[in-house]
Amino acid sequence: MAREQLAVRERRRDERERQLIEAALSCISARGLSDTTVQAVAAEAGMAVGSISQYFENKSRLLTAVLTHLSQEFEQHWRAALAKAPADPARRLGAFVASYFSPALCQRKKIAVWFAFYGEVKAQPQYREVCSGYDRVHDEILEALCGALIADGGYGALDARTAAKLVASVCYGLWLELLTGSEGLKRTELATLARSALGALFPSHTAQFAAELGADAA
Amino acid sequence: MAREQLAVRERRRDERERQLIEAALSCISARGLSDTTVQAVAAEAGMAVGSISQYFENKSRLLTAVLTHLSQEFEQHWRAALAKAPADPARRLGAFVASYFSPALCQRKKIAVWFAFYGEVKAQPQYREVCSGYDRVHDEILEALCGALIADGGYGALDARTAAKLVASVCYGLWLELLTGSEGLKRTELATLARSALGALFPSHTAQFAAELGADAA
Amino acid sequence: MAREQLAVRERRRDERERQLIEAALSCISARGLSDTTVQAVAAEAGMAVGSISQYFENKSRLLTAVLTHLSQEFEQHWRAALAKAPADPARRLGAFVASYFSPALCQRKKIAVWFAFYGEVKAQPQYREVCSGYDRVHDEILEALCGALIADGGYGALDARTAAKLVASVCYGLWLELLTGSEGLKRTELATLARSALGALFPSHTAQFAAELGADAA
Amino acid sequence: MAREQLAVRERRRDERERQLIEAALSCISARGLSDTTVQAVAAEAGMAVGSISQYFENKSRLLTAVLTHLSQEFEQHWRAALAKAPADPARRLGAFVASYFSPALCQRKKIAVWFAFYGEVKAQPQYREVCSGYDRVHDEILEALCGALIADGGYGALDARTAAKLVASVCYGLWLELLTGSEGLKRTELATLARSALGALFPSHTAQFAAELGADAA
DNA sequence: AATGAATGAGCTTTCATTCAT
DNA sequence: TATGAATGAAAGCTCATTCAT
Repeated sequence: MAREQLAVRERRRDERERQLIEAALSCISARGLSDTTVQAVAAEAGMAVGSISQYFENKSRLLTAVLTHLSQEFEQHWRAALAKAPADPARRLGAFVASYFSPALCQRKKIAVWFAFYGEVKAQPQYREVCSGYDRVHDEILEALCGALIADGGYGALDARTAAKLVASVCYGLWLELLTGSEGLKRTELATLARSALGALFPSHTAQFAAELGADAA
Repeated sequence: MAREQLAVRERRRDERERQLIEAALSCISARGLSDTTVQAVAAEAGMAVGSISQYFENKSRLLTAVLTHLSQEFEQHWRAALAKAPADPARRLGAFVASYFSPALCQRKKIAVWFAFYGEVKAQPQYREVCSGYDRVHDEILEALCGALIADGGYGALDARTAAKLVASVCYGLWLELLTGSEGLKRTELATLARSALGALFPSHTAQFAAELGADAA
Repeated sequence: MAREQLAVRERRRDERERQLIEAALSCISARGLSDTTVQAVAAEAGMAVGSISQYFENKSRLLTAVLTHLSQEFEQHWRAALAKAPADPARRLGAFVASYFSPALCQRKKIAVWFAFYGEVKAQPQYREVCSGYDRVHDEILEALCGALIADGGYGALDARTAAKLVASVCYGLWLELLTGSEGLKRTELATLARSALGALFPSHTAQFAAELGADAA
Repeated sequence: MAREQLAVRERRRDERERQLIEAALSCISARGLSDTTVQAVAAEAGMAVGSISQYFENKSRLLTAVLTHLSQEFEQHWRAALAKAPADPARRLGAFVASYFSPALCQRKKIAVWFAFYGEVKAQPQYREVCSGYDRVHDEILEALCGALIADGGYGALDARTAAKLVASVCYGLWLELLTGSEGLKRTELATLARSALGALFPSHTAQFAAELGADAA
């Protein structure tokens, strides 16, 4: 019974932590990092200000938790995408890139928060620390996928590392387009652009990318 | 004589405005937008806090001026690059892209400030307003350059708008790499990556890109 | 049987109240009154914060209880000392004064708490109320003892009230020495100093004071 | 002229610092250290809260400045008393002790503040640091005075250090009396008690003490 | 009876703005 | 013009109290 109660408490705790993180995410997206106050986050979460210190010790740790949350969510998405993808390396790369533009991740709200943190990465080393772990795995997987394609097709000049950097750069650049672009490109249009980029890098695999990144997919 | 004096005054005024903008740039880069205070900027500039309201009315306008300064500087760079470039459209595109990675612009300090503003773009519409004008011209020129190449070479599937978006995205993505990347890529390595991207999009013009974006160039 | 149970409950209640008072005493001594929080006291006592309101209604009453506890303990000590002392008035005065410097009372930790309350006495009338009852008895007894000595020996000029005030003052002053003194005087050295003070006031009874306040005593 | 202006500013600064210290003194005395808020101090001083950080960096340093102020004031008083006192060592000791009970120092308000700090001395080492320097000089002077008297008169048993400790203790004890005593002893009565204490310690010099500590003196 | 999560008033501190010099 | 002392609103954080379990 005591054990039962502890489990209930832990669940409740997790639930409230998640609520605060969601609320912080909304605030950062709506007002920017500079104008995100604990008062505003608490109000958004429907909780008292004191709860933030209770769950995250202080505001700084809450923000770091938000970034961690984003990073984890992203990793879960591309891992799930790879798990579902067929063995064909081009399809796998397409699926990996498609996860950038999945409905759950590729929202103006979330992208705004990503870039809010990027904007402070140089000044706040703790943000970089959070990202670096997730980035390492992400980069390794992406490079392996590119390597497989290069081995597969006949892309003499291109090395895996270069290709991986370019794929990642184009994806982040397209995310930024969602924020700053005046044309109001939609998520699916970004995915199509990403498909074109992959097609340019790996022309012989164009068809497979379309399967994962087509207008009909995602 | 009175006119002479007025000119001296104006020059002095411009000089001090520039000092404040430079100081703000340093502060934003070092501490992030949230921790950039008017006292810190004034100290960095070696001026009094009151000067900020004197020259920019308030803090918000100073920050907007910083973003305007960055945007103008960027535009001046790619305009100058195009002015110096030969008529060949591939060389011109190479020169345009190379200006992203010129020593004056592609510094971690400046890139950090760009992304600090990008992080607030969604929340602060005035930042977007500043950028949008500069972006329009930038995008038009880039699209025209890509269009010229497409007309020139035989890139059947690729349309100019898509190509332009991809080129811009990859450039911004590579800038971000400078901020978040753990590998510490140098400016010249980024330029080489950008050249590979151009080469992938416009394979028949690879040689011309090398002339502008080669390890020896820039 | 029901009565038996009630007694058990009461004992348990007293035990827990005492634990909280001890914990508060430790906290006040270690952090000062201003930094003594209910959470810190509860943690020190190994109990829940709620227990404090359960046993003492609120924090203020707990602190008052701490002061009452100190006052009672002090009174018990000098009463016990007098009970054990011989009939000779000088020996009795010596025993009374010696109780100030008994091992149980004359600890830096406890003295710190006494003075923490003295420091708030002017601002918090309830502290004064607690002390005043105990002080009255204490002062009366001390004055009676001094009066007996004066009647006994030939101290023409000295009146009992003056002598009593001086004895008490020197004792409190020596307690303070324990807190602020840089020389780190020990309890027994303070007792010796107190003996000298008594000797100066009542020179003909010096020998009797030594019996109660000697280096070998206490 | 610039030098003139700087001097004016410095004077103004000193004046405002003093005002804040006075205000803090009043607050501590009226509400105790725990209830002394920066808001209250600023209001008492008729200034804005921000001024406290401007002049003292933070609340803690303001409080330390208050203690330093008290210590300095005390030292100035006894130094002035000695400067005015005749060469006779007994008169000098009398004058020294009398300064404890001078109208400027021996006010319930100030004594309350002294003991407020004594109550935190164990918990806040910085308070002890402030006192220790002033105490050392104070103790040395007092011991020298007592030594001179002992050398002068025939007080075989008494050593200077013991006498000095007892004199200081009785003075602090009498100060405390002003705070906790229910009889409402006046400053002059305390001085008379102190005279009796000196008389008991140094009976042959009784007359000289009366000259400095008499009901008519001070 | 005992717990400790939740609360929010109130604290200290920061900092954009003002304005007398 | 240029200064920076002064301001006080608003921020983050603490912690006495409450109350559902």
